[in-house]
This record gives sequence, C-alpha cells and structure tokens, in this order.
Amino acid sequence: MIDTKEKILDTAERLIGEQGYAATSLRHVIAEAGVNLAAVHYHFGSKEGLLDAVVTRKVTPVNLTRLAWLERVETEAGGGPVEVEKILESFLLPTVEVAGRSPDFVRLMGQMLAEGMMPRIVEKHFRPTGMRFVSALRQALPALPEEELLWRVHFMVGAMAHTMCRPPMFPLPPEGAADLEPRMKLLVTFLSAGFRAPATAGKEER
Amino acid sequence: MIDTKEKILDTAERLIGEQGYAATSLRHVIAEAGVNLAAVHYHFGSKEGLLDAVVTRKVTPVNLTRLAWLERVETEAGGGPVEVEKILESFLLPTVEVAGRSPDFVRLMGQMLAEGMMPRIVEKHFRPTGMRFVSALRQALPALPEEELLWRVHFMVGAMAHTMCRPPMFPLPPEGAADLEPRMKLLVTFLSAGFRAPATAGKEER
DNA sequence: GTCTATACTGAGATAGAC
DNA sequence: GTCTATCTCAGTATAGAC
Repeated sequence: MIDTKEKILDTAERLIGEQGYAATSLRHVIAEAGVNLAAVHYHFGSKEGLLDAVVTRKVTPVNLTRLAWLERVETEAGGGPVEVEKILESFLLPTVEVAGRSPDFVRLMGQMLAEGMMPRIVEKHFRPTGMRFVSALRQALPALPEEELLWRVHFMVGAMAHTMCRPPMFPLPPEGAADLEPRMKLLVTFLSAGFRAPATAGKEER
Repeated sequence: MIDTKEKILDTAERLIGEQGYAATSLRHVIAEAGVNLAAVHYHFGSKEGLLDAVVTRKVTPVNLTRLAWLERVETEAGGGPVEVEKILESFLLPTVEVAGRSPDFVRLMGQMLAEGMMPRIVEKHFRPTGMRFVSALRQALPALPEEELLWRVHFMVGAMAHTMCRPPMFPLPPEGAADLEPRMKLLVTFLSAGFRAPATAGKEER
C-alpha cells in the first residue's frame, strides 16, 4: 500500500488524541492501521518521531492562522498600539477552528505544552510563533518590564495548555464544558486583564 | 530492615522530583534504595501507589498551611470581603516554603497538576483544599457568574502548575529563573487582575 | 526504497517459597 | 515481610524479502 505512512499518521493522531501519548502504544496504532511495526520506525524513526509528524501536520496551519490574524489586527491599528485583547485572540482563537474538525487534536496540543512531553517538539512548533506574539505584546505594553512580560507569557501558556487538555476540576453545568470557543473567550478576558496589570512592586530589589 | 518503606519513599521522592514520574523506573528506585523490587509492590501496591504515598507525605502540610493562611486573612478582614490578592497569596505562596527545602518536590507537584497524571491522586489531594478557596473567591467576587469563576480557577491551576514545573520557554536573565518566590509573586499580580476582570460579555446567549 | 518477521532490552506486575 | 523467578507488554534494532 502506498499510503502506509498516511494510515499510520491518521491512526496515531486519533489514538494519541483519545488516550494521550504515553498511553498509546505503537502496537495499538499498527494493529488499527493494519501495518507492520517496523514500518513506523522506517517512516518516522521512533515513537517520538511519529508524534512530531502528527503534530507538524496539524499545528502548522494553526500557526499560520495565528500569524495572519495578528498581522490583520496590526494593520487595522495602522501602526499604533494594538489592543492586548486583539493580540490574545489572535493567539488563542485559531485553535477553535481546529477543534471543530478534530477535538482530539486540541487536547493533544494542550498535552504537548502541559506535559514536559517532548520539549524539542514543543520548541520547534511553538517558539517561532510565540516570539512573534511576544514582540506584539511588548509593543502593546511598553511600561511592563521585559522580565515580567516574559513570565506573563509563561503564565498564559500554562493556562492555555491546561484549558485545552484538562477537564475542569470543579463541577460545571453540563453545557459549560462542551465547546472550546466560549471557554477560550473567557480565557481571553482573564489573560487580558492579567497582562494589563501594573508591574509587580518590589521586584527590583531581588 | 524496618524502614524499607521509608527508604523507598525518600529515594522515590528524590528521583521522581529530578527526572519526572514516567522517566523514573521502579528498578532505578530500588537499586538506589538497596531494596527488592517486590518490596515496592508489597508496601505500595503499584508504581502509582508509591507516587500517591510520596505526594501525601509532602502535600498535606502544604495544604494545611494554605488553609491556615486563608483563615488568618479572613479573620483579619473581620467578616468583610477579603482581597483577591490575599486569597491567591494564601494559595500560591505556601509552596515557596517547601521549595526552599526540596525544590524537586515543587516540580513534582506542578507535574501532577499539569500532566493528566494520576487524576485520582490529584483530586484526592487538591480538590478539598481547592473547594475551600473557591468559596473564598466567590465571596470576594460576588458579581462574577459562578461558571466564569470556576473557569478562572481552572486557568489559575494551569498557570500555577506550569509555573511550578516548566522551565521558561523564552530566554530570561539567569537570576530570573532561579527562585520560586519572585515568580509566584508575579503570578499573584497576574492572576489577581485576571480574577477581578469584569465578566465576559455575551456569555449568556450561548 | 518499502515493508515483514523476528529478536532484544527493559518496564511494571505477580505468585509462591522462605 | 522479604526475596526469587517469571509473566506480559512496551519501544527499539536489524536482517532480509520484494
């Protein structure tokens, strides 16, 4: 079969999304895909290589959407400062479109960030786009010390990852947990206020 | 040896803190502790049971400190509303004391929350204390709809977990990444502003 | 270049002797 | 309570068929 590779990718994406990376064995993947175990290592080198391929296929369009969205709001601002909300929406809401098609993959993206899982893969797919958004936030919040800005980005990543992949710990009305979009909008509200908070006092004397 | 159990616990706590739970094999633990593999299963039932025991030993005092601190600030407020900052400090800063003694364990606590790792263990150790803090926040923010409050707590947990266990993704001055305390103070600033943000508009028509 | 069959190492778990 | 031996299943590596 010519598309052994595609079958492995499709099956792996589904199973990893459903069960998580660690809990998904290659043997389970190959059984459902109807291929041989060694084919995985031939095409992807290792289990981690397979994950990388799965992620690349899906996360690339998300990042492109993020950047396009950011450029649009920057253009609309006409060279002036861009609202923090707009920047965060550009970063957070593109995942929502993907969620409609493959909710499992959103969980996988969240997992990759939340778990220390494959730091190299996360760096590769997240850092370049992330740096671009850091620049935008730096311009939007010129009064905030650089170090505190970077920590706030770190906090944002944590909150986002957790929101994308973990069920809420406290009981919520059944409709509340269903869709990603309303959740992400609450997150934008929350994070925007956090980013706009005055710098923490007494930081310098550390 | 009578304290086989203690030796296993001490060694497991150290190794899991250093390397993470998944990366730490029982065989590595028993080799360093100088005990037999079956002893682990005799005393703790499973690898997960061992983790539970490790966590219980350390997280219980942290939660007690959290609750004591919260009660103190509530008393100081004399029945009136407690400031959001004070509530968040009561929740976040007790981990700092632990970090001074065993920084590895702070990373482990963060990992437990960040990774879907052992949801039962997380629930057991986190929910009861968490519920108490949700009540305090509900009183401090009476105008905020219940559902949005609970999501904000979810965001907080994500940001906190990520902050406790992940190295910053963007380059920071070397002193910046060292201590937990200044990081947690920045986090309190950020989260307090997020919690005090007005409710997201247009939520109801969902 | 692609893929199959098979073997290797190390993981967690368990039964039963002592 | 403790230890030996063993079981199952994971990811990985390689030899060779096509």
